[in-house]
Amino acid sequence: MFAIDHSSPVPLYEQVRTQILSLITCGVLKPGDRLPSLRELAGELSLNFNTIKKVFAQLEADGVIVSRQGSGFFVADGARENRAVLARAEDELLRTLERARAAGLTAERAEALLRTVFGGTNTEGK
Amino acid sequence: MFAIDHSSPVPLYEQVRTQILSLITCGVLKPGDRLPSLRELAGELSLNFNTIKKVFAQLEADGVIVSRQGSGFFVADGARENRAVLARAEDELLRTLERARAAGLTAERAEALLRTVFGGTNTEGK
Amino acid sequence: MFAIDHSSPVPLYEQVRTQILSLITCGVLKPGDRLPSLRELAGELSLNFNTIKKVFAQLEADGVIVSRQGSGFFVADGARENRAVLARAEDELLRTLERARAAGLTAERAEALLRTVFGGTNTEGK
Amino acid sequence: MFAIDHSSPVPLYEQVRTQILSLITCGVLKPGDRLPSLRELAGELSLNFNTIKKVFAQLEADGVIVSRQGSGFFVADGARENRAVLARAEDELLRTLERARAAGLTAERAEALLRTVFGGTNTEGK
DNA sequence: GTGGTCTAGACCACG
DNA sequence: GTGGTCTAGACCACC
Repeated sequence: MFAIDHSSPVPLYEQVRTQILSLITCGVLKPGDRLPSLRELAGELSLNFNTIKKVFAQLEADGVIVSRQGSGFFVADGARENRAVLARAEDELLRTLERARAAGLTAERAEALLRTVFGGTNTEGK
Repeated sequence: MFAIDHSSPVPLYEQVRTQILSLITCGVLKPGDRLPSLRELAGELSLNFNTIKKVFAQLEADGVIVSRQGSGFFVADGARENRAVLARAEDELLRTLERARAAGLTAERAEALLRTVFGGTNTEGK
Repeated sequence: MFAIDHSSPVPLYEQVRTQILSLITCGVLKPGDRLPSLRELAGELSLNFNTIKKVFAQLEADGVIVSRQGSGFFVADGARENRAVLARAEDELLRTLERARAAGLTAERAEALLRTVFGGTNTEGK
Repeated sequence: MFAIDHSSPVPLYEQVRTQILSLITCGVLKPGDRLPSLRELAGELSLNFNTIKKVFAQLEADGVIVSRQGSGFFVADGARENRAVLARAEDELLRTLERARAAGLTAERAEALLRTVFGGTNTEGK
């Protein structure tokens, strides 16, 4: 279900957060669905309880999930349509693109990377 | 000459490094040109001396600039063709793209952002 | 009859307890009246049996209701005059007010909110 | 500078957060000012590093302060005018007021509490 | 069982 | 020195 890379420079809690967000935006997790418990997920991923807690706390602050004392975390209503996280992600992408261009990245190479990430839906197929 | 963003998650030394490389790939700085002194640049950018020192040390390790004892740093021959940096920039872009996709970014929107950054010069010539 | 908010930071048992007390202080439930059974109420509110059990246990400890083995819970004599709960509610209000003031809430705005909740019946008669 | 109550039901990080917010809204801490370092504050208050870290992380998420790697935390521009935290505080106050009223709190008593928190600026003095 | 708070201490990256 | 991440484990409140 999750692929955690301990040798990556990306913080573990970022990796988990990204993958949970992905499951929600892809529709695998739907509003109202219950997420695995903190301790459960921590055990499965061999991560610390607090690391998972941090992930869930951030997702809750973003309004993507809600906690219910004693029963668990649940996907929030309208989680998929949540614009706050998308807006932040776009902003970050923009700044990264600008830095990459400054470093000498060409438009062609950038598009190639984009296709890598977004799968086979390339611009030539249309 | 430089735009430093203190609130960015990108390390200051990375921002400076990227922008110096940009000046080289754009041809503003040519092989043999002398770069400003460490203290000069640190003063202009209101950054710590050690931060600039780190930048120059990395650029020298990458073979992009060379130091000459007592006279300063100079752009190395063949600096424009150096690809070490580009690889790192691409890696960062990839990770950011993955996070943005997880947050719900569509391929279309991503392309739009890409065109924004790289100007109207899209690969189809339109 | 009851409005339960799962996303509230207020414990579910507190919400139920508060609303039962409200019904008593408002006179809807009078001394001697029988309350719904534990399982009945738990079913109606879609809450856990234990949650309701805890509510009734506290209300009984506060002297607001009394249990009669085999026949259920009944509103106690003099329940309306019981002040144990009020004290707790006031304490919570105080802490919330302090936090709101720290966040920049002005006295005027606080009064406006107060009037919103308590209707137009302001102390000055206006 | 800070008064921490270990026996209070209010989480320590909430107490610290409230008091820092208070210092900002009162103008003691102004935009651009540097806050004490995490370890410094933790030492002064005899609290754990992580507890303070949590406080600062929340304040940063709220846009009230910004972190600069290696140099510390600083009060953000426009921190005093930040509406997100105020809006959240007002919302919480409203819900607490409603619950208090349901528990039997009178308007007069509520106003008395309000005056307690907001000091001598009572409604009769004007 | 669930989430929530707090401590203690190690280790890394940045300035 | 600074902030940032992660682990380990204790203890509490809620359902």
